[in-house]
Amino acid sequence: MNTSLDAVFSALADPTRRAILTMLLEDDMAVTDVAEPFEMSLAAISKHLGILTRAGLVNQEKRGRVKWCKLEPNALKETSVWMQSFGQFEPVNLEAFERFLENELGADPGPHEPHAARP
Amino acid sequence: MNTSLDAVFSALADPTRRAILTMLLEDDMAVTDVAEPFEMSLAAISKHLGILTRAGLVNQEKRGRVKWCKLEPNALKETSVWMQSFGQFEPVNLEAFERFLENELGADPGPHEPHAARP
DNA sequence: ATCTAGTATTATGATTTTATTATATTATTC
DNA sequence: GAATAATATAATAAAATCATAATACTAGAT
Repeated sequence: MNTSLDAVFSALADPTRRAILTMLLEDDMAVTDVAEPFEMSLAAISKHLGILTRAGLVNQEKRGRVKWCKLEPNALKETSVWMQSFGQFEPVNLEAFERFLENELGADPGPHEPHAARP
Repeated sequence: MNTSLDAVFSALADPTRRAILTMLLEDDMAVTDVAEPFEMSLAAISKHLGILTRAGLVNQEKRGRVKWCKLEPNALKETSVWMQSFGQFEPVNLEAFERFLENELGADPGPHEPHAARP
């Protein structure tokens, strides 16, 4: 309940974690499935999910031996209140957001564009 | 111009930096004046301001020997677009924000409540 | 009961962040 | 021009973060 700004903002500060949130935007997923598209180890992804969960951004529910991860959409409300104080934002149009997501997915170590290893 | 989400979110993840932004919400300030209410060294605050500036959240303009810091309200626009995708936020009412600010100022190592040194 | 899939935890190491003190730079003031 | 005010930078140290590999735990399958 007590979404601390510290926790939320630092959770959002990592591109891998933002990519995870973007994936969860489409559908709920098991930990293994979240990890699959990334180059990182599963352990790393599990920890990222822990951070997102502790920040209140994600909800994890264990069913059988698989843990389902889903977005907690209300979590960003409080944070959004804080942010809006620093500017007069017009209501957001979805088109701008779509363009933005494409950008984000291209730049991140995200699911759809596994980047080549560097020398 | 290129406000990177990484930079913006990690800038916002620090309570000292959020307190600085809150101070600048009231008025533009010189670096020394920003530092004054904090327990931290001026050098530390100078670096925090550098981080906020590199994230595009603050604008620093040198006039004479004093560097004036002011908010860059547009900087959070892009970030806000990203955030709004994860929830349906009603338009924010200022009352909620005021309550929130009080809370934030009480909890932070902020200007109005210098905390006692611990043993 | 044993094997395996799904996930978490521990130990470890590299990198980054945050703060401090000391020093340097630049612009005023006397 | 010397002293001082406003700020930045460098060197350094402690703490936090991020990733890995290895191990452990738990639930389902055989």
